[in-house]
Amino acid sequence: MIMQPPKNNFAQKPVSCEACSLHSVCIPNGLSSKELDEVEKSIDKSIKLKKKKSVFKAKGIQQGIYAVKSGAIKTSISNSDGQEQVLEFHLPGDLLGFDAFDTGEHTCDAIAIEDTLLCKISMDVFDELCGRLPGMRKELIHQVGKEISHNQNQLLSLGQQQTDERLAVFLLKLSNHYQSRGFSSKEFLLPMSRQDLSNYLGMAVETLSRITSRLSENGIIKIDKRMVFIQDYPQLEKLAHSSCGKKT
Amino acid sequence: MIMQPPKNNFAQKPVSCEACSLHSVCIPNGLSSKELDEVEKSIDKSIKLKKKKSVFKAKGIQQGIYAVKSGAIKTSISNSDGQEQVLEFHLPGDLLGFDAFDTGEHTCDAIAIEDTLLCKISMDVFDELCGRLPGMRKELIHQVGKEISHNQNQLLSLGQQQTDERLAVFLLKLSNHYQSRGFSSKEFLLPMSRQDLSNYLGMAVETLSRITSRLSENGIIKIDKRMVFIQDYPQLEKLAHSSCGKKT
DNA sequence: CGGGAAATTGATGACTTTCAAGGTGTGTGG
DNA sequence: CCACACACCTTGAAAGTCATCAATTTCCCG
Repeated sequence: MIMQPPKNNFAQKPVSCEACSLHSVCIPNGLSSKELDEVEKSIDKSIKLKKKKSVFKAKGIQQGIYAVKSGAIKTSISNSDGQEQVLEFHLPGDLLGFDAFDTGEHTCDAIAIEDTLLCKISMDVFDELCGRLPGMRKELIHQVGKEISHNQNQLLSLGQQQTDERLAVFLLKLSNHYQSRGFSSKEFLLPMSRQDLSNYLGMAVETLSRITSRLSENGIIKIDKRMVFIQDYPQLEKLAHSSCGKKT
Repeated sequence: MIMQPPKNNFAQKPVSCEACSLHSVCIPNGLSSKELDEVEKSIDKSIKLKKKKSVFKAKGIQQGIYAVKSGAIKTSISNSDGQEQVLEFHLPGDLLGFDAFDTGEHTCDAIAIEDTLLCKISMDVFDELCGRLPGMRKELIHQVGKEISHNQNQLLSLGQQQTDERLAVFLLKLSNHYQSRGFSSKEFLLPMSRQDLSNYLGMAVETLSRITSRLSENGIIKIDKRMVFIQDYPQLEKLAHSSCGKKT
């Protein structure tokens, strides 16, 4: 019996932060019970978004910080030529909204790629709490650091790795993510389309398709629609750290 | 008479934050005089680094946040295969050290690429001030946001643009940077080697060399060693927003 | 001033994109 | 509930971009 993330709890009712299964990876982590009580009062837990609906758009005024409860959000940035880059897929337990910290306006778009439940804490409250609660400040710093170091790794991947290495790294990252949340690390569902994934990985859709086919032929993974089975984990790791990378 | 950044003020004596020419782009920005007095007491202004010396290394415990006063710092990340990606060039007025926010350990290396003067504020003091001074918190958020949105733009560049577009974007960014600090936007010195720049831009050194040569032939820029003259600004902008970008 | 690093240039080939076509799944409206 | 339209995905062939290898040239540090 393989644990899989819930496919659709879109109709579920909000629970307290303390009871929330994502407690340990979300803002409440590191807050005392008493602190958490305060924070909780200021969280809007009832944001429901249908697939393809927008959470926020670039240039939009920042309303607050969002946490993904279920579903998935895609963030992406575009330039004036319409070139678009998918920045991140935010899965349950991930936060988003930090991109507006520079100017108060968002720099990227955030769109639900599945029916999604979000929690939201307003910036005003957030800031006030950061001033008053050391644990909140610590958590802010931690979360922002996660985003920064993730982006750094993504830069390394896009700047220095081959396409197949990039996919391998991505699959391993997703595998770890699911494992750390109590789901199977060998079998999981891709929450995004090939379009979105290929863009995220900085390659053409066709290239992504060819790579998945090749990995299947080699028995490293099996892939059926959006379902991924990692069959040869060591080999996938080897690919991710391929020695075929460009030399400096 | 073209304004140029000072080549070497390595021997200069520390000045007060209020008198510092980088005041408005650094942490003191947004702090009241009174707040600034407090912050200033906790800043170490006498860090001198010779070229090639390290500010911090990946896995190293975070000591604090650094501000570049003069010179330049290169941050880079490496994976287990020795693949390396230059993340950013930190010029006077830029802050660094946020990469350790996730775990308290740095995720990247920071190395001086010129003789460099740094200011440093310890994390403890920084955190304490963030709790007490709203302006400090605001500045933290602002600076971290700058880093995040910069990384996002870099991802867009590496993921979606051609090599020549990436160089054009970089030159324009550098041009803006110098202009905003009162220096010439048309003539400036590259603070980094071709190696470092090509790595930053995710291309081979030879590719970078070919592109600069081509831009020179086309009269868009003139380049002599590390000195860059932008001769046809509009054309460079056109290149940066080239319509030759990949389609989604 | 000399030796080695840094930068440029040329030739070749690999990797990836683009264009094109066909297959498969999905959602909606009748 | 089915059918059709459409979006998504895969595969093939050709072209292009960029990396690699190699050879110079230039520059910089000791």
